[in-house]
Amino acid sequence: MELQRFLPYQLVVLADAVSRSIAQVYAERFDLSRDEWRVLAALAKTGTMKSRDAALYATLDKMQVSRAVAGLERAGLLTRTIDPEDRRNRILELTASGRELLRKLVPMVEAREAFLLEALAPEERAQLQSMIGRLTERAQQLERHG
Amino acid sequence: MELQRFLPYQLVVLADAVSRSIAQVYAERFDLSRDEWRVLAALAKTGTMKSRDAALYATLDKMQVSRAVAGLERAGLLTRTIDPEDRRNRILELTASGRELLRKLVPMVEAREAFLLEALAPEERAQLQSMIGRLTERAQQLERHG
DNA sequence: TATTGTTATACTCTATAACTATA
DNA sequence: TATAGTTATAGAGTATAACAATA
Repeated sequence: MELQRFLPYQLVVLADAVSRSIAQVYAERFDLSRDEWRVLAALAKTGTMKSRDAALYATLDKMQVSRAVAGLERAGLLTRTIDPEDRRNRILELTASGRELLRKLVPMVEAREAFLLEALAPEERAQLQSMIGRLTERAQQLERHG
Repeated sequence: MELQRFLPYQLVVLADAVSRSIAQVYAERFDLSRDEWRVLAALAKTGTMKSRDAALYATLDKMQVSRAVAGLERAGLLTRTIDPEDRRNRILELTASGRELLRKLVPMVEAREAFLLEALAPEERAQLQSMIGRLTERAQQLERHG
């Protein structure tokens, strides 16, 4: 057993370092928790989404979304309204201030992602995407079968 | 901004799934915390190491090592003695029971790693290693420069 | 009965720093 | 003064489950 060559360890060390470097932007500069940032990012494309879909899209559970949404609503970054078609659902929608925050934040995190990707040749980026997808699939299989 | 295509997000989702699948072994079956498992794994090769080196080798800080070592000592898995050459250091050493635990645990986590690696062709494994190394280096650069 | 979302609780982790001892 | 390690503390995050509203 050599910890340094153990893939799960290497992945965690990498993901932790990458996470911290992204958190420097959303946490330190914009005072968001990781889950709040993920919910905002989930909303970035369309500006609106049901809570349940935000959970699926951002790999969060319903409790994490509920708390993140409460924080984002308090900060005036989104609104939460009851879905008239199924009153159990909540429809989340970015406010002008939420969109404005994303306009500032997104380029900053994308610049960090671009800096990371400079470590890879273009064809390597596609290979990495593909490998991450396959590995994630298998890790989830392992998790499920205990 | 598309969260699903954002490399930091993909890496965290992958590392979390992989971590949980490995934790099922060391936490559920052997009642170890993540940091305890890392310290044990650091000791796996030689059986002995200074606390400070364990921290460097396992990417933990001195406080995490101190707590993990206290737990492992309580469980009888290692001993902690003062280094006669520099009495500030602690020398960690696996007990027979610690070695025995690793003899059972290591093949189980390695089997899980092998299952993950089946998702990749042999040449992809080498490419992934190389990419992880380069990305980790750059992520640490980002972290340091805020 | 099942699903969506909220709230409560206890537990664990984390970050920071103060502190001891040794050098 | 600097380093290795320990302890204290508060804050954040996590997991579980109970709960309310709706379907």
